[in-house]
Amino acid sequence: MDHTGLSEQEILRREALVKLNELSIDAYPAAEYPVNIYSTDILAQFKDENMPDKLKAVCIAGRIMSRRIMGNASFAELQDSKGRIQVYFKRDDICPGDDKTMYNVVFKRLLDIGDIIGVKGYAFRTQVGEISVHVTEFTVLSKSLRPLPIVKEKDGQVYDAFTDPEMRYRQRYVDLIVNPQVRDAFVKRTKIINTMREFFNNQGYLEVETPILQPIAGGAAARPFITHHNALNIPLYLRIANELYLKRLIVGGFDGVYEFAKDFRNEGMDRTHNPEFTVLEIYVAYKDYKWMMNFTEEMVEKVALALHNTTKLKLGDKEIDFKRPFKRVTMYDAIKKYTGYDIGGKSEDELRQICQELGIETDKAMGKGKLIDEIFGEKCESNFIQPTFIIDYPVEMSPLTKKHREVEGLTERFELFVNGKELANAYSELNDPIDQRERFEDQMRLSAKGDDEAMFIDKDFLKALEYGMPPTSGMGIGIDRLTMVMTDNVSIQDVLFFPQMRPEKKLEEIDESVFVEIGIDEDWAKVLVKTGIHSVKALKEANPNKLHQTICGYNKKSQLGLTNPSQEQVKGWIEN
RNA sequence: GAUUGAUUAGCUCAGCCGGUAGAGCACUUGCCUUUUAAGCAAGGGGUCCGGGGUUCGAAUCCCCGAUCAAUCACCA
Repeated sequence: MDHTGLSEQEILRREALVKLNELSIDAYPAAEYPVNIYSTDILAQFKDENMPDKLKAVCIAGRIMSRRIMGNASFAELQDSKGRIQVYFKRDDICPGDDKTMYNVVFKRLLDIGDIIGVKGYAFRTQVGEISVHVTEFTVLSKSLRPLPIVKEKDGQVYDAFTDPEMRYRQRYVDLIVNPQVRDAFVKRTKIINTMREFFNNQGYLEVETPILQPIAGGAAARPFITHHNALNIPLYLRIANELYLKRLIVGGFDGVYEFAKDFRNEGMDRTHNPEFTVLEIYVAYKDYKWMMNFTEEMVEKVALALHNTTKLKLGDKEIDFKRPFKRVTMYDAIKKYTGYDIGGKSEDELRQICQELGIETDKAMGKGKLIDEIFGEKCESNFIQPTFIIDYPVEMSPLTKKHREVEGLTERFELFVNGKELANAYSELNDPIDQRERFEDQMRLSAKGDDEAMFIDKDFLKALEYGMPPTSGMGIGIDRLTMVMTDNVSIQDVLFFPQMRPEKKLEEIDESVFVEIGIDEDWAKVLVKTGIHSVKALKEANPNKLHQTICGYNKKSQLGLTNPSQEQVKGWIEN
């Protein structure tokens, strides 16, 4: 077996695997293992008297997370999908006959932390009081060849925690094995989605799927990923939103549709942005944005209750209360409150002037809507810690939104802010095809002015509206952001199993055999590799005297006890 | 993209003014029949991120690069 590049511990584990095979033990057996209970169920159902029959013959399987070996008795912790339980191995119970191999050799010498085993036995309480499983029989189910990080814990204090973010994200499986709070956040994420789905289904709304590959990336303003379809020889975009497709379905006669959608945006990555992210969008016919506000706060409250059994939850050093009803503040009132300016009816130039007075940078490409958005974003947004609906956005910022029924220049739109961040966005959907066409044309003009976020025109969507879409309200909510809020995580990477990472730098394959092939003694070939000569080419380019010094120095420093080659020999390697 | 910081054993980290690379856990060997961050004793394990430079001598100082993190910029 070639052990090049493996650490001592990895080599030992591979050797243990070979020895298991020699004992005719399959370290990767095919057969079903008849698990009949989870660790957590044993802990929950255990009774010191009148032990339930179920616990008198348990069969569990999981990963060995720690071992304490004391001669003929040992304790280990077994971790299954629900939690951990201590298991007790006693030599003469594992090996009732004369052959003590299963305990002395297999358990004590050939198993390691990280191996997956199955055990059969009965529940009991140790002298120290810990509920445990007394093992009568164990089976190797999977040998682990890499050592796990060892995380220890006592009285809630965690020692040697596995925390390096890069390793946690690149090797999420290790993170999940070793950090229970990580697993918990992901279980909560799924529970959030399930709660929402159930809420929607109970109202009779239809879960649908719409295209991810779109000929026009519409429904939002963002840079898309672009790809190419060979058979049709056309460019296709990964969707940045699914809004326009869901509305087509409302045109088609469904009166409530929703989709948990992966969207893709070819933009920066940071603590709150990942190039692919999940959004829930829902559209309901014959409703307006006021109805949608009630619907949204009911949904969010349900999610909080489903996860925490309370509407109050901790977020960093703050407490957020998701109890209905949430506050409703118009965008103009928010700006008035936090800046003192009343921007109602102000012209573009006047707004630019206000921005200047507030110290907000502007540029010529910004229209009225964008300027107001900047003021709100700079001065107001971060103040809304408790769940708050900001309502009635300027028309320029909202090209897909119906005009306000009362106030000129506004639209029927709200965004939900929690902890100073936008969580959800909703409208009374614009269903007037002529107005919609004009709004798209306004976007084109913004685009011509240099606004690279302006939307494209989707002619087929306009065609759909021309057939008639009922009055409809739609809402989108970022599932990743919602999960961050609900699980008290500040980073999107902590709520995505596999966040986007830069590709890992590939290490050169290191192998001394290339040097052995050109006639160098194997021991010295290894030294060459160790001292940074990774190819024959690198060797040929080396300075003979310097190389001689380097390898002799390494021999001495590492106390290898090799006989140093002469300078002539080293020169020979380089020149031969 | 900018600034700052980080990168040392399988993991968590120390290493001061440049002078033979350290600790705890993990691992190996021995002792131990209800332990629990098990314990006791002994031992093995390092491309100090990579590349250059200064120096008699670099983990340490300087330069370049890679990666990660924080902050900012960008991002409905």
